[in-house]
Amino acid sequence: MSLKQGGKADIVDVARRARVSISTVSRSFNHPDLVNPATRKKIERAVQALGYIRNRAAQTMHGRRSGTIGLIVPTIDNAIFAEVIQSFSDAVDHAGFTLLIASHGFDLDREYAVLRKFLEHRVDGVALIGLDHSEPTFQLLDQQAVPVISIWNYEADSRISCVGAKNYDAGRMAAEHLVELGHRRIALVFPVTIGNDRARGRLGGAVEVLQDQGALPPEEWTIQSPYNIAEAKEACRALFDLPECPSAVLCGNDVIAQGVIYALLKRGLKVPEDVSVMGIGDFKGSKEMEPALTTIHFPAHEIGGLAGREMCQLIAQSEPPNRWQA
Amino acid sequence: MSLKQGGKADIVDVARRARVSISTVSRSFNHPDLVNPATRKKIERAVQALGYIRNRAAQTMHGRRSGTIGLIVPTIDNAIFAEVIQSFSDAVDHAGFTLLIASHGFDLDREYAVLRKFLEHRVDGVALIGLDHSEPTFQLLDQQAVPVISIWNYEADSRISCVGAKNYDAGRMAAEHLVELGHRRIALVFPVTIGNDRARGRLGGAVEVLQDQGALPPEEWTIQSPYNIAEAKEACRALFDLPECPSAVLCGNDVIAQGVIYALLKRGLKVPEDVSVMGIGDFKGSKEMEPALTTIHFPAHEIGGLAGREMCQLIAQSEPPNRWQA
DNA sequence: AATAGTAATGCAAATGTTTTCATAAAATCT
DNA sequence: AGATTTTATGAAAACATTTGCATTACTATT
Repeated sequence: MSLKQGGKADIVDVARRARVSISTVSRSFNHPDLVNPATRKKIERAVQALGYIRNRAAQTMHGRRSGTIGLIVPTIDNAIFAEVIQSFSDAVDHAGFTLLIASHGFDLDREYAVLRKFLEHRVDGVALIGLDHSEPTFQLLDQQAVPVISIWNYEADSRISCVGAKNYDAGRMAAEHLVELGHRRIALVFPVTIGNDRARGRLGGAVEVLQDQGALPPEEWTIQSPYNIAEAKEACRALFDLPECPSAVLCGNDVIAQGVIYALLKRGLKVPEDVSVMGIGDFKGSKEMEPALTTIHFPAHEIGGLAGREMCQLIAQSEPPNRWQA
Repeated sequence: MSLKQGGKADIVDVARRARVSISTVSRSFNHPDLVNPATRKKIERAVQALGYIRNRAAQTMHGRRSGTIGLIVPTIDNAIFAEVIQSFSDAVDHAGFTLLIASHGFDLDREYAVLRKFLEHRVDGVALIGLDHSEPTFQLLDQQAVPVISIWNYEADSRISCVGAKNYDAGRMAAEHLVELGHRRIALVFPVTIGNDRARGRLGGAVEVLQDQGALPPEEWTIQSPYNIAEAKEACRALFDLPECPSAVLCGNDVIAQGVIYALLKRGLKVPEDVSVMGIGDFKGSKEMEPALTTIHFPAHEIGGLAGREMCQLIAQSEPPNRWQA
C-alpha cells in the first residue's frame, strides 16, 4: 500500500481509497447527477484525505477544452491596456476560464511567436489588441480555426470579429473639438503608427479634419513619441521654445497628453490658458487631473468586459472539440 | 488516407507523411541532435505542410513540465502592479515559460480559489503578491510542493521565499523624511491593512517614527482610502477644510499621493508650499509629475524581473517531475 | 413471479505525447 | 574480413483522464 509521496495523488489513488472504480470518480466530477450521493460522499472524502487535484492536462488531452484563453497585448505596463486587461480577465474568469497573457512590445513577429506558443497550450480562444497583424498571424488563426477576437478597434469589414471603438472617429472628434474652440495652430503628438491601427486611425481622422480647415501643422509641430509619460514630456520640450508656439496640442492618447501637460507646467506655461491639451482615450485618473485634461472618452472597461463575454460565447458556439464532427 | 479536417494534425499524421515513426518525429523536436539531418528535413516539411502544432497538454501529461507559471495579483488595473507584472512577464517569457495570470481583488479566499485552478493546470510555479495569505493557501502550497515565490515584500523569516523590499523600512524612511523637513502636523492616508502586509508594514513604520516624535496624528487626520486616484481625491477633501490643517500628508502609495495632490490643487492650495505630500512606491510617471511628487522609490521593475528569474531558477532546482525520485 | 425499465457502476479503449529498450545499419578498428 | 562501436530508427509502455458499452442490482408493472 504505497501512498505516493509528494502529495501528488492520482485519480487512481482516489478510486482505490474510496473503493470505487476510476470511472466513477471521473463521473462524480463531470456528471455528478449520474452517481449515487453516498458514493459521491465517499469520493469526496478520499479527495480531501489525499489532497487530490484534478489534472487539466489529461482532460485537455482527451479532447475536451483546455479551459484557457490567451490574451496578447502590446504591453501590460501601461495605464491604457491595464484597464482593458483587468475587465477582460474578470469576464473570462467569471466564465471559469484561466487567462494566459503575454506582451509583445509592439513587435508583430513576437506576437506571432506568442500566438504559436498559446496554440501549443491549446487555448480555447485568443484575443488580440487591434486589427494590425502580420500575415502569418492571420493565416495561423485561419488554419487552426481557433476562436479569435480583436479588442480596441472597430471596423465593419475586418478579417476577424472585433470589439472596440472607431479610432478614426475619435481622432476626428478630438480635432473638431479643438477647431470649434477656435484653435488653428495645432500640434500633433502621436506614436509610431506602423503596426498600430489604433494610433493610425486616430491620426488619420485628426489630419483629415485639420486638412479641411487648412490647419495642417508644419513639420516641426508634428512630434513622434511612444506611449510613455517621461518620453512624451521630453519629446515635446523643444515644441514650446519655437518662435511660433502652437495654441493647442492634440495627443495620440492620454498618457502622452499627461506628459505634454507636465512639460508645459515645467516650462511655466498654463493649461489651458496658454496652451490647450487634448487627449484621446480615457484612462483611470485622467478626469481627476489638475489642471483637468480634456479627452475623448474611450470606454476601456466596457470594451474589455464586452470582449471577454463575446470571447466566451464564441468558444461556446465553436464546434465542440469532440470528434463527432469528423 | 484521411487528411483530418480542421487543420488539427497529429504527431501520427506527421510521422505518416514523413514516412518515419512517431518516435523519430518526437525526437526530432526534443533531441534534434539524435536524428539524421535529412530525416529532420523531411519531418520539417511534413510539419509545414500539415500545419502541425505540438500539443503541450500531452507533454505535460507525460510528466514533463507544463511550461507555465501562475501569477496571482490583487489587481491588474493599477499602475502599482502593472509595472511588476510586465517585468515579471518579460523575465519568465525569456525563459520560455507561459504566464497564467489572475487577480483576486484583495480577497484572500478568491486567491485560494485561483491557486487551486492554477494547480489543476499544473503550473510549474506560482508567484503571489505579498506575504499575507490564508492558511488554506499556505497549506495547499506546502502539500503540493510547488515552487512558490512572493513578490513585493521582504521579510527574513517568511514562510515562503520572497523578493521585494522592506515596506516597514519604507514607511519609516518616509516619515523620517517629513520629520527632518520640520513637519510635526502630519496626516496619514492609507488603504485597509487587513490582508495587505505591504500597506501594514509601511503604516507600521511610519507610525513608529511619528510616535517617537510625539507627532501621532489625531483621529481626523488618519484617512482610509483604496489605491485609486479618484477615491483618494474624494477621501481627503474634508481634510483640508479642518480648522487645523496638516502641514504634510504621508500616503500609503503614489496613487493615493496623486489623488491627494489633485485634491489640494483643486482646493487652491499649493504643493509643496502650503502642504507637503509624500508618497511611497514609485510608479512610472511619479517623478514626471508637476508639481513633483516626493516619494520613496520602490524599484518595481527590478523586483519583478528579479522575481521572474528567481522563479525560473526555483523551478529548475525543484526535483524534476520524472519519477526517478520516487 | 416473471418482465421491463432504470439507476449505478465497472471495463477497456482512446487521447497525443515521451522515453526506454531493442534492433538494424553504417562506420571504425584490428 | 571480422569484431566492435556508433548512429539512426522503430515498437511499445507509460502518463491521467474521459466515455461508450456492458453489466449488475434494484424498482415498478403486469
